[in-house]
Amino acid sequence: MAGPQSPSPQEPPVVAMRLSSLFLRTLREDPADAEVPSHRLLVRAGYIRRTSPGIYTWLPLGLRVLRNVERIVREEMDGIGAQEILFPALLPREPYDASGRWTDYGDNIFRLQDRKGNDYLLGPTHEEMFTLAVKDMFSSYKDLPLALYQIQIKYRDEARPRAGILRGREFVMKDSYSFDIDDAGLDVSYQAHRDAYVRIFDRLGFDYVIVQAMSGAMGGSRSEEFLATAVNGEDTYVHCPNCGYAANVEAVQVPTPEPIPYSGLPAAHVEDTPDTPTIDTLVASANAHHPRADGRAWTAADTLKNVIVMLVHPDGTREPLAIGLAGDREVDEKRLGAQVEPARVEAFEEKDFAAHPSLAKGYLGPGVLGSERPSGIRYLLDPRVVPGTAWITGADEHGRHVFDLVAGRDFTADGTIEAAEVRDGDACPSCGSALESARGIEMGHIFQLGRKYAEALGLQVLDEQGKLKTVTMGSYGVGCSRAVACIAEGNHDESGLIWPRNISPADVHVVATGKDEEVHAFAEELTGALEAVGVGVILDDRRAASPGVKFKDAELIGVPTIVVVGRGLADGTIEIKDRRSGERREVRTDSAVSEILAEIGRT
RNA sequence: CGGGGUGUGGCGCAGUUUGGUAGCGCGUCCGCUUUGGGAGCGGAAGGCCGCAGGUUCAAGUCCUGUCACCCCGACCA
Repeated sequence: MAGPQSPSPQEPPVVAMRLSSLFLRTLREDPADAEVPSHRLLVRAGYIRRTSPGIYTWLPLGLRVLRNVERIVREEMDGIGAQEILFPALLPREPYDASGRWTDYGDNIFRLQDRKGNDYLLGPTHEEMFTLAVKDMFSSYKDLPLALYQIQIKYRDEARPRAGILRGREFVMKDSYSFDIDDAGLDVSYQAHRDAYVRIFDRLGFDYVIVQAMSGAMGGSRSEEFLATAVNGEDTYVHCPNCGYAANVEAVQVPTPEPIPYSGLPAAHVEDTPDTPTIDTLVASANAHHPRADGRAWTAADTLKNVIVMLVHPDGTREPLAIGLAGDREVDEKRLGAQVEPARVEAFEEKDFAAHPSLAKGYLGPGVLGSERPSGIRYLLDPRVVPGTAWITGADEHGRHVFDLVAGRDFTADGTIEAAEVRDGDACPSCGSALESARGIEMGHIFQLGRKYAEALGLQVLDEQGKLKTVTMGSYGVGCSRAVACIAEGNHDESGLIWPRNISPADVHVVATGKDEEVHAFAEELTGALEAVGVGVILDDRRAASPGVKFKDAELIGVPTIVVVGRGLADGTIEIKDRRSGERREVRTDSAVSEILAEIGRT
């Protein structure tokens, strides 16, 4: 699937695909298991076939498209001096043990054993292998900087694969890694990759946005994602229309307000608030029985909600964690999960409350929360809960709350955490304007990995002073098979696919209608002439198929230019049709080749 | 992992309520006709009705168990 079999860019495919013999069967009806347009159409048009859940076979047309995506990626990687190699997909356990990912990846990794009972895995990404390969061969600062990449089939045992090849358990991904002696070098390597990615995604032809991201299970610092904008995307990101800031919702940093002086703030006081275990009941009770002095009504934003979750660390240990945030916001599980990775978040259950008698469910407060407090539970605050802010919060007794409890003065926590939901209208951390949210599909991810793997696997080189120095790495991925689905998502209509020219399985789809020998003879002649100048052709040379069938198939398959050889031939004309706009024009047969070349943007 | 749904020729589906010779459309094959928008007529091939038990003279249909798959959510690139 990867590199070696791919056509080189110097030799574009010039042998026409004839529908009379192409390994293709289009379907008139949508497959029952396909929901999203890309999945439906790629199966219907005969590009892919499902083999197993989340695992697909690439048929001739689909493979052409995938190869075209790979070609673009390859050209841009080569363009920044990255060198292509290819690791096995089947990998031994040891390197992943050394990095900790054998356990950190959990059930998402495909594991298997050989006949001797040795553990193996199907590679989800190859950080370890790249690191070890460099360690194996290079040992001097003079060998750096270095960038290596592969285009490889990856495996992740997704809990729920979906949407065809948009999110499968087996997928084709380009992953590359940079190796530098110092942080300055890493910055240069990172920027080179970033520039290459901009070129890749421009050439792939879909709308995308670059957002700040979390570095995820792989560790690291600077991190950006390339998201294809799509209303049905899986990832939520926010962007600022004023300054251009954009970030994955998991990575949004809430701007921290200035602390407020304590002077003049009333003292904290505990009040009876019976039957107020929820924020709504608390606000209602507070307004009814303990109205504010200034006449404004209490709102949920005046309350400090304390949520407890159970963290499950990779080694199985369970740790409760309390999060304090304004009562008008929910904890965003994705944001929380990203913060506590690689730990997993589970619910804090009744039995857990039973194990912590100091906790009064529904009336939790900072009086007992915190490592140094009676519960001993680590307590982290939303960054907006700055010193000087006053809150209504639980008094740690059933039916009682404390009012005017001031952060910093009356309570402290173990730190802050970015776990509160991000809402449209929240302040941009860069300029303070209102943020807007949108959806996208992650197509690429670049980040500064740092020394995590180099340290774990002992990748060091000698520096100018002859001293061993740990190498710093960058990691960069592009989902090639996902890109195929993503491009299909953005380029189709009711009739079928509409490929951008540079990734279409062919340049031209020639339809020969009818059974008239002259029509077929001319279609063959035209196809030969196009092949000769390097134009990729799909030729519908089926004698028995009716014109309607051929037109429908051409539209379904989605080659951007359709050439019809048929009834006009008697008058010396053929028809050139633009798949996307539907515009058609007749041209003289004697200028057919030059007209088609002009149509497809070649001269 | 929670919720919902579905397993019947290559694809899409009916049949299950009320047990009685396994059907329809598309696709495929043969013949004739047809050829500018998924053609017509005639003929044909192709199914352990997911799997395993059970009830019954008889099970696609009823009972028990089990497996698989799809969708929503959780999770994840």
